This record gives sequence, structure tokens and C-alpha cells, in this order.
Amino acid sequence: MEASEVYKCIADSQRLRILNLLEAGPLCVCHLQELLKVSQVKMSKQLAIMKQLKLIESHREGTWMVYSLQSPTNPLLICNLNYLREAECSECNQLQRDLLNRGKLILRITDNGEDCPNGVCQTQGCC
Amino acid sequence: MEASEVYKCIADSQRLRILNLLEAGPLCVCHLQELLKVSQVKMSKQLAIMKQLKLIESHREGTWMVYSLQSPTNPLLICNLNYLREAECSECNQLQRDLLNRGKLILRITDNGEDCPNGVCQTQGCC
DNA sequence: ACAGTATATACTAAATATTGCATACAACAA
DNA sequence: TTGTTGTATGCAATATTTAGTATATACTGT
Repeated sequence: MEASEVYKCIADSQRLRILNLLEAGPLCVCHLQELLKVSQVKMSKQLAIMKQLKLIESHREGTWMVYSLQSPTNPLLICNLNYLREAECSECNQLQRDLLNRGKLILRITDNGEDCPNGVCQTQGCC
Repeated sequence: MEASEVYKCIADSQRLRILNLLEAGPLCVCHLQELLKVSQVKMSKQLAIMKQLKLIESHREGTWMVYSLQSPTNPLLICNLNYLREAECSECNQLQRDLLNRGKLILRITDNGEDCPNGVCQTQGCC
């Protein structure tokens, strides 16, 4: 894949945030929506864009669609995620906060026994 | 500066090529035009975009405008240029070829004693 | 078969980015 | 001053991206 396609993708900070979250583990659409506080339509479209680029992949679990980084993961993407996690800018701080919120979300789901894609929360540190 | 602004900038492969060339040393507009085979208007506009983002800076030498990476250089930009120089994709190969062509251009200029911004070719490995 | 939940897509309007032409400006040389 | 070269910019046309509404699909439970 061309580098510029990856850049165009991560030039949108919402998409960057999604990729950052997915690098930590798979998530279903509704939880991504909740973490990013974004409408269903928009989330679905963002995911479709990245799926088309083969940066992410999805599988169905009942009515849920669970998304994860496509393996083998794109090295340019990983390179940039690693860089941004250490860097200082408001977007970078957001990426950190997102990961913390992901942790809280998973905790809440397991604690409350909330519905979640089949066994994913327990077995894969998600969703 | 926000990361997404850098990404939006380098998502355009022409701008990426310009930045790659400038990382090797300063160049004036007409030589950038020649190396990228692009119209004067377009080159000028691309440079204006990157100057506004403070990724590059310029100074005048007679009628020439000489552009270089703004120092301190943007670390995210450098990180990506370094990555792409080692990577395998058609855009990455283009970056390599551009650097070779830059070498040939400088050689030709010094050999032929072509006009060039004052002393730049001799003293700074350019232009 | 029907209703409900989760997700995707078609279509449209609005916002942004890109392109090219014409023109302006800045320095220089005659 | 005038002409020339190198470069920048205003403007209009075009292309691309984004955002929202409505609707469709896929699965589940009854």
C-alpha cells in the first residue's frame, strides 16, 4: 500500500484514535462509538474507510461487529502510533486518555456483566 | 503543532517529495520545479502551504527564493522520512530516485557553471 | 413471521482542497 | 526607465471529503 494512503487516513484524528484503540485490542462498533462519543453512521463510515484500506478487519459475533487491526499490521501505522504515544501534543494526550478510558470501559463491562461480543471481554482483554 | 496537520501535509506525495529533497539540503524553487516536473504555480502553492505550517522556511537570494526545512525540524516529519527511506513502496522508491536526481542536478550545475543562488551550490551541497 | 438491536449503505448537502489562468511583485540588468 | 527572470497570489472552476437523514441488512429472541 502507498504511504500517502496511510497518511490520508491518519490525518483524520478520529480515525487515528480508532486505530490507536484497536492496537490495544479488538473492539465492537458500539463500544468504539461510546469511547469516541460519535454517531453510529459516522463511526461505521470511518471503519469502512479503514477496512477498505486493509488497515483493519472485522468479524461478526451475533449482531455485533468486532473490529481489530488487520494482521499483519501495517508497519507505517505502527511506527506512527508508537511515535505518537511518546510525543507531546494535544492529539497525543488524547490517545493516552483513550487508552485509559478503554480500560475503564472493559472494567465496567466485566463488573456489571454487561452484554458484550461472545466471550471477547474475558478472553481477549476486550471488548 | 498537531500531528494531523503534518499527516495531511505529507499525505500529498508531491509535498512529501519536496520535504524529502529539502531534508538533504536547501533548494530554490526552480530546481524543485525541475526535479519534480511540476508547474511554477503549483510548486509555489505547495511551498506556501508547508511554509504556513512552519515545516519549511525560505530566504531570498537575488531573484531566487531558497527553501529549506525549518529548524528545529519537525520530529514527526523526520521520523517518517527516515522510515520511508528504508521502506518498500513505489512512493518510497520515488523518494530515493529524487535524491539521486538531486545529486545529478547539483553536479550538472557546478560542472556547467550554471546560475544558482549565490554560493549555495558550492558551500552547502546545493542548490 | 415479527419485533428489536447492531451495523451498513445510498443519497444529498455542505465544507475543503486542488488546479489553472491571469496578474502582481521583487530583484536585477541594460 | 524598461525589460527580463524568478516567484507569489487572487480568483473561479473543479474535484474530493465530510456529515446527516433515511433506509437497508443481518442477526436474535419470541
